[in-house]
Amino acid sequence: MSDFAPTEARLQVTLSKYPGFPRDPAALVRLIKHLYKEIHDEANAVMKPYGLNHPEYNILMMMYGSPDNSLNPSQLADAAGEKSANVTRLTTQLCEKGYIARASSEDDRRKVTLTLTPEGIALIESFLPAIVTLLFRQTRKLDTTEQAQLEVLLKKMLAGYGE
Amino acid sequence: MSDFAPTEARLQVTLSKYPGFPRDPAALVRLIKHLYKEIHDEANAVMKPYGLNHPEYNILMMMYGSPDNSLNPSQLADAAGEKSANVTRLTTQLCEKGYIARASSEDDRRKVTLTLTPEGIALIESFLPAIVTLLFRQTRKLDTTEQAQLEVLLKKMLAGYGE
DNA sequence: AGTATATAGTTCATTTATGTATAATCAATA
DNA sequence: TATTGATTATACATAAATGAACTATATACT
Repeated sequence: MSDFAPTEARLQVTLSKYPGFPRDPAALVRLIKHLYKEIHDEANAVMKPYGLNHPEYNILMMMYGSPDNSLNPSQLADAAGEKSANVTRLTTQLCEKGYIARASSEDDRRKVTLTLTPEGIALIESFLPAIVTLLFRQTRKLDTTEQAQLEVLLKKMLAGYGE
Repeated sequence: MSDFAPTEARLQVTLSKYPGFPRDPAALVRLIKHLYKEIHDEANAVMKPYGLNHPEYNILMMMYGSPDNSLNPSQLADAAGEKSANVTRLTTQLCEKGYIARASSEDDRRKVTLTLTPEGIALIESFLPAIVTLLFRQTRKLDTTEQAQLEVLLKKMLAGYGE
Protein backbone atom coordinates (compact mmCIF):
# COMPACT_ATOMS: atom_id res chain seq x y z
CA MET A 1 0.00 0.00 0.00
CA SER A 2 1.13 3.50 -0.80
CA ASP A 3 1.77 5.20 2.48
CA PHE A 4 1.10 8.90 2.73
CA ALA A 5 2.24 9.21 6.36
CA PRO A 6 5.84 10.18 5.51
CA THR A 7 4.54 12.97 3.31
CA GLU A 8 2.38 14.25 6.16
CA ALA A 9 5.38 14.17 8.48
CA ARG A 10 7.38 16.19 5.94
CA LEU A 11 4.57 18.72 5.72
CA GLN A 12 4.67 19.12 9.50
CA VAL A 13 8.40 19.74 9.45
CA THR A 14 8.00 22.22 6.63
CA LEU A 15 5.30 24.01 8.57
CA SER A 16 7.54 24.26 11.63
CA LYS A 17 10.27 25.84 9.56
CA TYR A 18 8.01 28.06 7.51
CA PRO A 19 4.76 28.73 9.38
CA GLY A 20 3.00 30.36 6.43
CA PHE A 21 3.08 27.17 4.40
CA PRO A 22 -0.50 26.07 3.60
CA ARG A 23 -0.61 22.51 4.84
CA ASP A 24 -3.90 21.35 3.33
CA PRO A 25 -3.43 22.71 -0.21
CA ALA A 26 0.08 21.26 -0.24
CA ALA A 27 -1.23 17.89 0.96
CA LEU A 28 -3.80 17.85 -1.84
CA VAL A 29 -1.21 18.63 -4.47
CA ARG A 30 1.13 15.95 -3.16
CA LEU A 31 -1.65 13.40 -3.02
CA ILE A 32 -2.53 14.09 -6.64
CA LYS A 33 1.12 13.79 -7.57
CA HIS A 34 1.36 10.40 -5.85
CA LEU A 35 -1.86 9.16 -7.37
CA TYR A 36 -0.88 10.23 -10.83
CA LYS A 37 2.44 8.44 -10.54
CA GLU A 38 0.67 5.22 -9.54
CA ILE A 39 -1.89 5.59 -12.30
CA HIS A 40 0.83 6.23 -14.85
CA ASP A 41 3.03 3.34 -13.76
CA GLU A 42 0.19 0.83 -13.53
CA ALA A 43 -1.23 1.83 -16.90
CA ASN A 44 2.21 1.43 -18.44
CA ALA A 45 2.47 -2.04 -16.94
CA VAL A 46 -0.97 -3.12 -18.18
CA MET A 47 -0.36 -1.80 -21.70
CA LYS A 48 3.11 -3.24 -22.11
CA PRO A 49 1.89 -6.65 -23.39
CA TYR A 50 0.06 -4.77 -26.14
CA GLY A 51 3.18 -2.92 -27.20
CA LEU A 52 1.81 0.40 -26.00
CA ASN A 53 2.57 2.82 -23.18
CA HIS A 54 0.28 5.07 -21.16
CA PRO A 55 0.40 8.11 -23.49
CA GLU A 56 -0.32 5.93 -26.52
CA TYR A 57 -3.21 4.35 -24.65
CA ASN A 58 -4.55 7.83 -23.94
CA ILE A 59 -4.33 8.86 -27.55
CA LEU A 60 -6.24 5.79 -28.69
CA MET A 61 -8.90 6.21 -26.02
CA MET A 62 -9.47 9.87 -26.82
CA MET A 63 -10.13 8.87 -30.41
CA TYR A 64 -12.36 5.97 -29.34
CA GLY A 65 -14.30 8.50 -27.27
CA SER A 66 -15.15 10.43 -30.40
CA PRO A 67 -18.35 9.40 -32.24
CA ASP A 68 -16.56 8.88 -35.55
CA ASN A 69 -13.31 7.59 -34.03
CA SER A 70 -11.38 10.59 -35.29
CA LEU A 71 -9.80 13.78 -34.03
CA ASN A 72 -7.36 16.45 -35.19
CA PRO A 73 -3.89 16.61 -33.65
CA SER A 74 -4.80 19.77 -31.78
CA GLN A 75 -7.96 18.26 -30.37
CA LEU A 76 -5.92 15.25 -29.38
CA ALA A 77 -3.31 17.40 -27.68
CA ASP A 78 -6.03 19.07 -25.67
CA ALA A 79 -7.88 15.86 -24.85
CA ALA A 80 -4.84 13.82 -23.92
CA GLY A 81 -3.00 16.66 -22.23
CA GLU A 82 0.04 16.29 -24.45
CA LYS A 83 2.08 19.00 -26.12
CA SER A 84 1.41 19.19 -29.82
CA ALA A 85 4.92 18.16 -30.81
CA ASN A 86 4.46 15.08 -28.71
CA VAL A 87 1.15 14.30 -30.36
CA THR A 88 2.88 14.32 -33.74
CA ARG A 89 5.43 11.81 -32.52
CA LEU A 90 2.90 9.56 -30.80
CA THR A 91 0.45 9.53 -33.69
CA THR A 92 3.24 8.87 -36.17
CA GLN A 93 4.16 5.78 -34.17
CA LEU A 94 0.56 4.65 -34.00
CA CYS A 95 0.21 5.19 -37.75
CA GLU A 96 3.30 3.10 -38.37
CA LYS A 97 1.79 0.35 -36.27
CA GLY A 98 -1.39 0.60 -38.34
CA TYR A 99 -3.75 1.57 -35.53
CA ILE A 100 -4.65 5.01 -36.83
CA ALA A 101 -4.65 6.72 -40.24
CA ARG A 102 -3.69 10.25 -41.24
CA ALA A 103 -5.61 12.24 -43.81
CA SER A 104 -5.59 15.92 -44.62
CA SER A 105 -8.89 17.68 -44.03
CA GLU A 106 -10.99 18.85 -46.95
CA ASP A 107 -12.62 21.88 -45.37
CA ASP A 108 -9.40 23.25 -43.87
CA ARG A 109 -6.30 21.93 -45.54
CA ARG A 110 -4.09 22.95 -42.64
CA LYS A 111 -5.83 20.36 -40.54
CA VAL A 112 -5.07 16.68 -40.36
CA THR A 113 -7.71 14.11 -39.53
CA LEU A 114 -6.59 11.14 -37.52
CA THR A 115 -8.91 8.14 -37.52
CA LEU A 116 -8.80 4.78 -35.79
CA THR A 117 -8.38 1.94 -38.25
CA PRO A 118 -10.35 -1.30 -37.79
CA GLU A 119 -7.11 -2.75 -36.41
CA GLY A 120 -6.94 0.11 -33.92
CA ILE A 121 -10.49 -0.47 -32.77
CA ALA A 122 -9.84 -4.19 -32.50
CA LEU A 123 -6.73 -3.49 -30.43
CA ILE A 124 -8.64 -1.19 -28.09
CA GLU A 125 -11.37 -3.75 -27.59
CA SER A 126 -8.76 -6.40 -26.92
CA PHE A 127 -7.10 -4.46 -24.10
CA LEU A 128 -10.22 -2.90 -22.59
CA PRO A 129 -10.99 -5.88 -20.34
CA ALA A 130 -7.59 -5.47 -18.70
CA ILE A 131 -8.17 -1.71 -18.37
CA VAL A 132 -11.60 -2.24 -16.85
CA THR A 133 -10.07 -4.55 -14.28
CA LEU A 134 -7.38 -1.99 -13.54
CA LEU A 135 -9.87 0.85 -13.13
CA PHE A 136 -11.96 -1.16 -10.71
CA ARG A 137 -8.88 -2.08 -8.74
CA GLN A 138 -7.66 1.50 -8.56
CA THR A 139 -10.95 2.73 -7.15
CA ARG A 140 -11.95 -0.27 -5.08
CA LYS A 141 -11.40 1.47 -1.75
CA LEU A 142 -14.15 3.95 -2.57
CA ASP A 143 -17.84 3.04 -2.65
CA THR A 144 -19.98 4.57 -5.38
CA THR A 145 -21.09 7.45 -3.17
CA GLU A 146 -17.51 8.32 -2.34
CA GLN A 147 -16.55 8.10 -5.99
CA ALA A 148 -19.27 10.57 -6.86
CA GLN A 149 -18.19 12.92 -4.03
CA LEU A 150 -14.58 12.69 -5.11
CA GLU A 151 -15.52 13.48 -8.68
CA VAL A 152 -17.41 16.58 -7.60
CA LEU A 153 -14.53 17.83 -5.48
CA LEU A 154 -11.89 17.15 -8.12
CA LYS A 155 -13.96 18.98 -10.73
CA LYS A 156 -14.29 21.88 -8.36
CA MET A 157 -10.57 21.95 -7.77
CA LEU A 158 -9.87 21.73 -11.50
CA ALA A 159 -12.08 24.77 -11.99
CA GLY A 160 -9.48 26.81 -10.11
CA TYR A 161 -6.92 26.44 -12.85
CA GLY A 162 -6.11 28.58 -15.83
CA GLU A 163 -8.57 31.34 -15.04
CA MET B 1 -10.89 27.54 -16.82
CA SER B 2 -10.12 23.90 -17.44
CA ASP B 3 -13.23 22.35 -18.84
CA PHE B 4 -13.95 18.74 -18.05
CA ALA B 5 -17.15 18.56 -20.13
CA PRO B 6 -15.45 17.24 -23.29
CA THR B 7 -13.94 14.44 -21.26
CA GLU B 8 -17.34 13.53 -19.91
CA ALA B 9 -18.74 13.51 -23.43
CA ARG B 10 -15.96 11.17 -24.53
CA LEU B 11 -16.69 8.87 -21.62
CA GLN B 12 -20.32 8.71 -22.74
CA VAL B 13 -19.33 7.80 -26.26
CA THR B 14 -16.93 5.17 -24.95
CA LEU B 15 -19.68 3.74 -22.80
CA SER B 16 -22.02 3.51 -25.77
CA LYS B 17 -19.42 1.58 -27.74
CA TYR B 18 -18.26 -0.57 -24.86
CA PRO B 19 -20.98 -0.83 -22.22
CA GLY B 20 -18.80 -2.53 -19.62
CA PHE B 21 -16.56 0.51 -19.32
CA PRO B 22 -16.66 1.83 -15.73
CA ARG B 23 -17.59 5.47 -16.17
CA ASP B 24 -16.92 6.79 -12.68
CA PRO B 25 -13.53 5.17 -12.06
CA ALA B 26 -12.42 6.33 -15.51
CA ALA B 27 -13.64 9.85 -14.79
CA LEU B 28 -11.66 9.93 -11.56
CA VAL B 29 -8.50 8.76 -13.25
CA ARG B 30 -8.89 11.32 -16.03
CA LEU B 31 -9.57 14.10 -13.55
CA ILE B 32 -6.40 13.25 -11.67
CA LYS B 33 -4.50 13.20 -14.93
CA HIS B 34 -5.80 16.66 -15.86
CA LEU B 35 -5.10 18.06 -12.43
CA TYR B 36 -1.60 16.69 -12.36
CA LYS B 37 -0.86 18.21 -15.73
CA GLU B 38 -2.02 21.63 -14.51
CA ILE B 39 -0.08 21.31 -11.28
CA HIS B 40 3.04 20.29 -13.16
CA ASP B 41 2.82 23.06 -15.75
CA GLU B 42 2.02 25.80 -13.24
CA ALA B 43 4.80 24.71 -10.89
CA ASN B 44 7.23 24.75 -13.80
CA ALA B 45 6.14 28.26 -14.67
CA VAL B 46 6.48 29.54 -11.10
CA MET B 47 9.91 27.97 -10.64
CA LYS B 48 11.37 29.11 -13.94
CA PRO B 49 12.54 32.51 -12.63
CA TYR B 50 14.53 30.63 -9.99
CA GLY B 51 16.25 28.46 -12.58
CA LEU B 52 14.44 25.34 -11.39
CA ASN B 53 11.78 23.05 -12.73
CA HIS B 54 9.03 21.10 -10.96
CA PRO B 55 11.07 17.94 -10.24
CA GLU B 56 13.94 20.00 -8.85
CA TYR B 57 11.50 21.92 -6.68
CA ASN B 58 10.18 18.62 -5.36
CA ILE B 59 13.64 17.35 -4.52
CA LEU B 60 14.43 20.50 -2.58
CA MET B 61 11.12 20.48 -0.74
CA MET B 62 11.45 16.83 0.28
CA MET B 63 14.79 17.68 1.85
CA TYR B 64 13.38 20.80 3.49
CA GLY B 65 10.67 18.55 4.94
CA SER B 66 13.29 16.53 6.75
CA PRO B 67 14.27 17.71 10.27
CA ASP B 68 17.97 17.90 9.45
CA ASN B 69 17.50 19.00 5.83
CA SER B 70 19.01 15.79 4.52
CA LEU B 71 17.97 12.55 2.87
CA ASN B 72 19.55 9.64 1.03
CA PRO B 73 19.01 9.26 -2.71
CA SER B 74 16.75 6.27 -2.15
CA GLN B 75 14.64 8.14 0.37
CA LEU B 76 14.46 11.01 -2.07
CA ALA B 77 13.39 8.73 -4.87
CA ASP B 78 10.59 7.40 -2.72
CA ALA B 79 9.54 10.81 -1.39
CA ALA B 80 9.61 12.61 -4.72
CA GLY B 81 8.30 9.71 -6.76
CA GLU B 82 11.31 9.69 -9.04
CA LYS B 83 13.30 6.75 -10.34
CA SER B 84 16.68 6.44 -8.69
CA ALA B 85 18.62 7.13 -11.87
CA ASN B 86 16.69 10.34 -12.20
CA VAL B 87 17.43 11.31 -8.62
CA THR B 88 21.13 10.96 -9.35
CA ARG B 89 20.82 13.32 -12.29
CA LEU B 90 18.66 15.86 -10.49
CA THR B 91 20.76 15.92 -7.35
CA THR B 92 23.95 16.22 -9.37
CA GLN B 93 22.52 19.32 -11.02
CA LEU B 94 21.47 20.76 -7.67
CA CYS B 95 24.93 20.04 -6.26
CA GLU B 96 26.53 21.83 -9.19
CA LYS B 97 24.30 24.81 -8.49
CA GLY B 98 25.43 24.71 -4.88
CA TYR B 99 22.00 24.10 -3.33
CA ILE B 100 22.74 20.68 -1.88
CA ALA B 101 25.86 18.80 -0.82
CA ARG B 102 26.79 15.14 -1.24
CA ALA B 103 28.61 13.19 1.45
CA SER B 104 29.13 9.48 1.89
CA SER B 105 27.65 8.05 5.07
CA GLU B 106 29.90 6.87 7.84
CA ASP B 107 27.76 4.08 9.24
CA ASP B 108 26.97 2.56 5.84
CA ARG B 109 29.45 3.48 3.18
CA ARG B 110 27.09 2.48 0.36
CA LYS B 111 24.83 5.30 1.36
CA VAL B 112 25.08 8.90 0.30
CA THR B 113 23.78 11.74 2.42
CA LEU B 114 22.38 14.72 0.58
CA THR B 115 21.99 17.89 2.61
CA LEU B 116 20.64 21.32 1.80
CA THR B 117 23.32 23.97 1.88
CA PRO B 118 22.61 27.39 3.44
CA GLU B 119 22.28 28.64 -0.15
CA GLY B 120 19.72 25.91 -0.82
CA ILE B 121 17.70 26.86 2.24
CA ALA B 122 17.89 30.52 1.30
CA LEU B 123 16.70 29.69 -2.21
CA ILE B 124 13.75 27.69 -0.87
CA GLU B 125 12.73 30.49 1.44
CA SER B 126 12.99 32.94 -1.41
CA PHE B 127 10.59 31.05 -3.68
CA LEU B 128 8.20 29.83 -0.99
CA PRO B 129 6.05 33.00 -1.06
CA ALA B 130 5.36 32.39 -4.75
CA ILE B 131 4.61 28.73 -4.06
CA VAL B 132 2.27 29.63 -1.21
CA THR B 133 0.39 31.96 -3.52
CA LEU B 134 0.21 29.24 -6.15
CA LEU B 135 -1.08 26.64 -3.69
CA PHE B 136 -3.82 28.96 -2.48
CA ARG B 137 -4.79 29.75 -6.03
CA GLN B 138 -4.92 26.09 -7.03
CA THR B 139 -7.26 25.23 -4.18
CA ARG B 140 -9.27 28.42 -3.95
CA LYS B 141 -12.47 26.85 -5.30
CA LEU B 142 -12.61 24.56 -2.28
CA ASP B 143 -13.44 25.76 1.22
CA THR B 144 -11.53 24.23 4.13
CA THR B 145 -14.18 21.59 4.76
CA GLU B 146 -14.08 20.51 1.16
CA GLN B 147 -10.30 20.42 1.21
CA ALA B 148 -10.42 18.13 4.23
CA GLN B 149 -13.01 15.88 2.56
CA LEU B 150 -10.99 15.74 -0.62
CA GLU B 151 -7.87 14.82 1.30
CA VAL B 152 -9.68 11.95 3.02
CA LEU B 153 -11.05 10.62 -0.26
CA LEU B 154 -7.74 10.88 -2.10
CA LYS B 155 -5.94 9.09 0.71
CA LYS B 156 -8.56 6.37 0.56
CA MET B 157 -8.12 6.03 -3.17
CA LEU B 158 -4.33 5.96 -2.83
CA ALA B 159 -4.71 3.10 -0.39
CA GLY B 160 -5.98 0.96 -3.27
CA TYR B 161 -2.64 0.93 -5.01
CA GLY B 162 0.26 -1.48 -4.88
CA GLU B 163 -1.38 -3.98 -2.53
C1' DA C 1 36.10 -17.11 7.90
C1' DG C 2 34.14 -17.67 3.33
C1' DT C 3 30.66 -17.45 0.07
C1' DA C 4 26.24 -16.17 -1.47
C1' DT C 5 22.67 -12.71 -1.48
C1' DA C 6 20.90 -8.22 -0.99
C1' DT C 7 21.13 -3.23 -1.08
C1' DA C 8 22.71 1.69 -2.44
C1' DG C 9 24.00 4.35 -5.87
C1' DT C 10 25.75 5.50 -10.39
C1' DT C 11 26.63 5.04 -15.43
C1' DC C 12 25.25 4.47 -19.97
C1' DA C 13 22.26 3.61 -23.91
C1' DT C 14 17.75 4.34 -25.26
C1' DT C 15 13.28 6.27 -25.14
C1' DT C 16 10.27 10.00 -24.34
C1' DA C 17 9.11 14.89 -23.91
C1' DT C 18 9.71 19.84 -24.69
C1' DG C 19 10.67 24.41 -26.97
C1' DT C 20 11.53 26.87 -30.89
C1' DA C 21 11.52 27.56 -35.60
C1' DT C 22 9.38 26.66 -40.02
C1' DA C 23 5.97 25.68 -43.83
C1' DA C 24 1.42 25.71 -45.26
C1' DT C 25 -3.06 27.41 -45.11
C1' DC C 26 -6.82 30.32 -43.86
C1' DA C 27 -9.36 34.70 -42.57
C1' DA C 28 -9.84 39.49 -42.47
C1' DT C 29 -9.43 43.75 -44.66
C1' DA C 30 -7.54 47.54 -47.03
C1' DT D 1 -6.63 40.78 -54.87
C1' DA D 2 -2.61 41.61 -52.22
C1' DT D 3 -1.18 41.97 -47.46
C1' DT D 4 -1.17 41.09 -42.85
C1' DG D 5 -1.94 38.27 -38.92
C1' DA D 6 -3.59 33.81 -37.00
C1' DT D 7 -3.83 28.99 -36.97
C1' DT D 8 -2.37 24.04 -37.80
C1' DA D 9 0.93 20.81 -37.92
C1' DT D 10 5.64 19.26 -38.36
C1' DA D 11 10.92 19.13 -37.98
C1' DC D 12 14.72 19.55 -35.48
C1' DA D 13 17.65 20.31 -31.59
C1' DT D 14 17.77 19.85 -26.76
C1' DA D 15 16.41 18.21 -22.31
C1' DA D 16 14.44 14.82 -19.20
C1' DA D 17 13.27 10.17 -17.84
C1' DT D 18 13.73 5.22 -17.96
C1' DG D 19 15.74 0.39 -17.80
C1' DA D 20 19.55 -2.45 -17.55
C1' DA D 21 24.08 -3.27 -16.40
C1' DC D 22 27.73 -2.31 -13.19
C1' DT D 23 30.53 -1.04 -8.72
C1' DA D 24 30.90 -1.08 -4.04
C1' DT D 25 29.48 -2.24 0.36
C1' DA D 26 26.80 -4.61 3.72
C1' DT D 27 24.27 -8.72 5.59
C1' DA D 28 23.11 -13.63 6.14
C1' DC D 29 24.17 -18.30 6.14
C1' DT D 30 26.87 -22.50 6.57
